[in-house]
Amino acid sequence: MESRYAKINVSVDNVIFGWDGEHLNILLIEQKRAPKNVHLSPRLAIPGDLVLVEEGLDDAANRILKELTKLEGIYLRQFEAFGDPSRVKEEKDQDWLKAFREDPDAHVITVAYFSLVRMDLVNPEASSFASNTLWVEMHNIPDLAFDHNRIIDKALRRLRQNVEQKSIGFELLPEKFTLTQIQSLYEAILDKKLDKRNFRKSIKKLDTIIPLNEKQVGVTHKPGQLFEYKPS
Amino acid sequence: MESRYAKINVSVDNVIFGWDGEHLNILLIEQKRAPKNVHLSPRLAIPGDLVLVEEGLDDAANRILKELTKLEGIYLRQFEAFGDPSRVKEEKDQDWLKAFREDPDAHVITVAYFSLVRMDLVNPEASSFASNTLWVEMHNIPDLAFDHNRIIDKALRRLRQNVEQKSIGFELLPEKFTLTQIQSLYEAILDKKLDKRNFRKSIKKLDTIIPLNEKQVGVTHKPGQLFEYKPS
DNA sequence: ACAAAAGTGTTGGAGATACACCCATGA
DNA sequence: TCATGGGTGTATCTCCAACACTTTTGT
Repeated sequence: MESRYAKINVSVDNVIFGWDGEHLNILLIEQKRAPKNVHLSPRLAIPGDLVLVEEGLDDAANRILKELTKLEGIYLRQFEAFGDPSRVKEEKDQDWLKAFREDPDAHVITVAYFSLVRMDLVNPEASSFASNTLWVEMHNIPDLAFDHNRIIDKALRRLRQNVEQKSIGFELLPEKFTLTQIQSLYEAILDKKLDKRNFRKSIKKLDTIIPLNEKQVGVTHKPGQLFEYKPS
Repeated sequence: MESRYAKINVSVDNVIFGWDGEHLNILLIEQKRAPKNVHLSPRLAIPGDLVLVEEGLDDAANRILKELTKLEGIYLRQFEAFGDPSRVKEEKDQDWLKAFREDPDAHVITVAYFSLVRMDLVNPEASSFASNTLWVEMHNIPDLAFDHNRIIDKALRRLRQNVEQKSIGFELLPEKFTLTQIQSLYEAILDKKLDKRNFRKSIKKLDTIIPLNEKQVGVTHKPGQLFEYKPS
C-alpha cells in the first residue's frame, strides 16, 4: 500500500516584491550553507522552506516572510503549485540537495506565493534558511536555484494582471502618497508608460483611494495632494 | 534535521465538469471501500489520488482523469492548492483515513484541478480509487468528503471567470455546434440568462469559433448554422 | 397553419484613449 | 527666473446593454 506513493517534500516559496519609490525589486537569499565541513559556493534563490508539521500553507508562507522581514499582516497571495519532478533534478542543484536534504532524491513540490512589501520598512535578515539576503532589481535577476526564475516569471504575470485591474499594489506605497507616486509604481510593475491624465481619472474613481487635506512638504516643485489607501 | 518537517501526503483532486447539452454536472466518486473486513459506508468525493513516485502534478491529474474516463488530451487546469492541516481532520473523515492511509494523521495537501469533458464521450468507470462513479447536477451536490464542497466552489468560480472572458468552455461542445448551443452552455455555467443578439455578436468576434458551410439537420425548426472550435 | 428555434440592427451610455498647456514651489 | 513635477478637459472611439420582429423548417 505504500510504495506506489511518492515520498514528497512540500515547500513554500515566496516571491517578495519590494518597492523603493523607483524600482521594483525582488528579495533573494543565499541559501544556507551546508553544515560543517561540506563546502558549497552560495546559491541565490527566492526565499522558501519546507512546510512544518501541522503547518498550513498560508502559515508557512507567512512564517518565511516574517523570519526575513519581521513583518506580519503583509499582502500575500498563493498563485501556483509547481510539481514537475524534474524541477529539482538539474545538475546545478544536486550538491545543495545532498548537503541539506534528508532525502535528496525526493520529489519536491512547491507552492508559490507572492507578497508585496515596502522596502523602507524592512531590513531583511538572515534566517534559518538564508545565510544572507539581498534586494535585486527586477530587470537584473541572475540565474537562480531550481526553477526559481520561472516561478518569478509567473509571479510577475499574476502581479501584472492584478495591477491592471487596480485591485492590488497600493500595499507598496507609504501611508500617504501622491498620484504621481502610484503612477510610477504602476509603470514599473507593468513596464510601460501610462498617460497622466487618464491614469488620474481612473484612480480617482476608486473608493479605496481617499484624498487627504494635505500636501507634500519639502519638495522642490509644486507640492502634490496626498492620498491614502483604505483596503475595502 | 528531520523532525521539524511534516510528513506530508500530496494528493491531486480533480473537479470534472461535464455537459450534456442541458445541465452542468460534476463527476463524483464513491471512495473505494476499505479492504477486507473493515466496514465503511460509502462516501462521496471528487476524484483524486495521492501523487505517485516521480509523477508530476499535471501527470497525476491526467492519470486520474484517464482512469475514470479513458480520455486523454482533455482540458485540465490547476487552480489552487489546499493545505490547511484541519482540512482532513473532521470527524466524518477519520474512519476512512484510518482504513486507507498508511499514516492517517498525516497532513494532506491537495492540488486541485478542474477539467471539462463532454458527457456523451464518457462512460465513467470504477478505478483504483473509486468503487463507483456518478454525474451529479451542479445544483444538487451533496455533502462530500473532506473539504471537497469548498474545492468545487472555488473551481466553479474560476470556471466562471474564464467563461466570462470567453477563453474556455468550447471544450464541452460537440465538434459542430450552433450558436444557441454555446449560449445554453454559458447560461448554465454562469447561471443566468444572456441576451441572444449581444451574445452572438460577441461570439462572432472570436477567431477561435469558425463558421462552417453546414446547417443542422433533422431538427423540427429552422436549422441553425454550424460552427467549430479551433483552439488558438 | 402552427410550433419551434434561427437570425438580425439600432440606440444610448460608459469607459478607454489621445493629446498640450498653465501652476506652485524651492533653489 | 528657472527647473521640476503638479494639475487639468475635451473629442473620439470602442464596448456593452437594452430591446422585437421576421424567417425557415418539420409536422
